[in-house]
Amino acid sequence: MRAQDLLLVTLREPPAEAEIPSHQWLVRGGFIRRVASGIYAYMPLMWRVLRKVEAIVREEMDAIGALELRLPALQPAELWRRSGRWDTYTAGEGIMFSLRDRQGRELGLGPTHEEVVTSLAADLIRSYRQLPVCFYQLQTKFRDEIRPRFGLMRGREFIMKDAYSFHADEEDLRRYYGSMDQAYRRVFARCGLKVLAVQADSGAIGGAASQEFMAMAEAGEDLVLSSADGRYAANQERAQSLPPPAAPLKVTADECFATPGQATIEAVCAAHNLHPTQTVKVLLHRASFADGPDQPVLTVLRGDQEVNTVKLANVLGRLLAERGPLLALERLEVDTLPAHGAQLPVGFLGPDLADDAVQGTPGLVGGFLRIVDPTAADLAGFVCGANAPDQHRRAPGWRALALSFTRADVRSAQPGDRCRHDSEAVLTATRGIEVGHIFQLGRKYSSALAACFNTEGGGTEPMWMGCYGIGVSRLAQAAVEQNHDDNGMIWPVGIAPFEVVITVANGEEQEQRRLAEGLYGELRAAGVDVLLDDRVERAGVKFKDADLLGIPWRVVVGRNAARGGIELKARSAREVLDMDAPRLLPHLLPRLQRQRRGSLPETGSGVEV
RNA sequence: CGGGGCGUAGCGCAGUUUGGUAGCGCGCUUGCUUUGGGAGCAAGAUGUCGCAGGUUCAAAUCCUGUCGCCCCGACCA
Repeated sequence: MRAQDLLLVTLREPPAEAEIPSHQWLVRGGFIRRVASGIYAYMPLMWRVLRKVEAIVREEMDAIGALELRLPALQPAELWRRSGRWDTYTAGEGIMFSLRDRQGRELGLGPTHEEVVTSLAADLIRSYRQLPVCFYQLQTKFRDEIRPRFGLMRGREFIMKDAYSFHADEEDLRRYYGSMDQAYRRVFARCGLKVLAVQADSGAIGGAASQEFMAMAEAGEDLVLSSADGRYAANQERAQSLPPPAAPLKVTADECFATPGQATIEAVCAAHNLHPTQTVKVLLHRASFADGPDQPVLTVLRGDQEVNTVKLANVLGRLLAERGPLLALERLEVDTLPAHGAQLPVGFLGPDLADDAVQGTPGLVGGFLRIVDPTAADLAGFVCGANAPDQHRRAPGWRALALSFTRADVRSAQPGDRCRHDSEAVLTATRGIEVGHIFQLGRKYSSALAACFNTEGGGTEPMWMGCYGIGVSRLAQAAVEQNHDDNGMIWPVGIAPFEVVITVANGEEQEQRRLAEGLYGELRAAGVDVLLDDRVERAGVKFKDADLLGIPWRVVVGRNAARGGIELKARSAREVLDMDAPRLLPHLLPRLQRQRRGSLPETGSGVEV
């Protein structure tokens, strides 16, 4: 490709719309253009990158026997009603774009494809002899995100590789999940990404085990907690840890005491010489389900702990499974709730807050579902709110409250917490960009959509399923987030828009032009992805653009051209290597071949599993 | 959804407080000179000031509505 023909439009200043480096550089380099919030055009340079990522993904998926197909983005609501996800995905905070066609039929734009693929599998697969099978596709996904952000990082339309596997038993699902894990590691290595595999919450997809692949970066939206020994890493949504030990509190009598204006744990502790671990806090939530009115929820944690709403939502979904899927979980606006005709004593609530405290609130029916985290449940004596303004209570234990609670881990693990696998090890926090996620789904979808097969023994059973995603467009931007400097992007060779750029320093010099054209032909003949910068621009402009675009190798044909001399420079390095033109190929080719593998080790070629 | 900010030339911005009919830098076009890290000089082109109403002799500026974009938050008890 010649730069003359590339319609290269680069910007000198960072665009106002972009916050993080990768977004700024992609816009400045002319890789992407915003069309609407969270919706981007992939310009020719970006499209080259995306096609390279897709090619790597294809090779690795094909290598583990997955079958590529293409499923529709436009999907009938009926299919989603059968899996029970239409309401969760369209109502409330739902992320599915939905519409009606001219006949009034409801349709959705696919945010994911479990329903479609499972119904196809149900049609096609009759016998255990056909299993296992894995389908995958590279496709545009649509998600009506609450807040699209950071360019391609969280878009409303984006490219995703999704794969779905079907198995006769759980053992085979586990085996295939393992080979998918390995395939993912190879994909990310070949793309030149530094990725950490972490335990993850399954979220709205559901299922048992799940693992996320995090590209480590400051701009990441996820918090990862990991131990230095490499034995534990998890998304904070999912992470478990040992809480700090509580300071013992001896409570001899069950009594209330005055805490005027002390509506926070901090204030109570300061005024009465207490430690936050000697107190408990009470949180009120409203849980909305597909069936029936909203459920009030009262959650108790030790005073120094934070609630993890993902864990809490999972617990509620399990405890109230008969109410249908959990649509929303939000904090109750306590200030507006009536309590016995007056307002609730905010800041002075106790675990034994009466069931009728929130009655009369629109949409809320029934008494509290009371949940207590082990950090609070294990306290012998503690201080809590007395359910009266400016009053707290010393409680000599849970028996004094005479109420039953469901005990469940709903606390958020924090950096600095000790690890469960080794109480000497401590969790540290890093930020990550979720570029891949693999799930063992189990039989949730196959049961709902009657995707069954005949077993060897003659019975009929729902298939075991796994699903596996890679955010292709997000991955490409994450690569920039991990690889850039003050002058622009530094693409890993495996996914760079071009591997080499030949910069003609002065296009009016015949020797330079002739030599550059010769090298251009040689490199192309050798299978190198090369850009010839033959534009009528000054050398400085071309150097700046080459750096901005992040092409990993730069060959300069300039002042030494007359005697056949050129320069070679790696985008990531400072040094410039002078050499004679004929030496370029023998020098560069072996290096390129190595770099095309990314960080994939020489031995572990992408075939065996 | 709540809070904050912003829409003025292709890009980045000033001008809005105090109303007087639109400007700067970069980019773009033409010419000359220059030619290894975003060149210099000269001459030029480019705007329904997001949109729609209203107030006024007069609106980018004031008022009302509306659309769009960005950021923060969805916490504490």
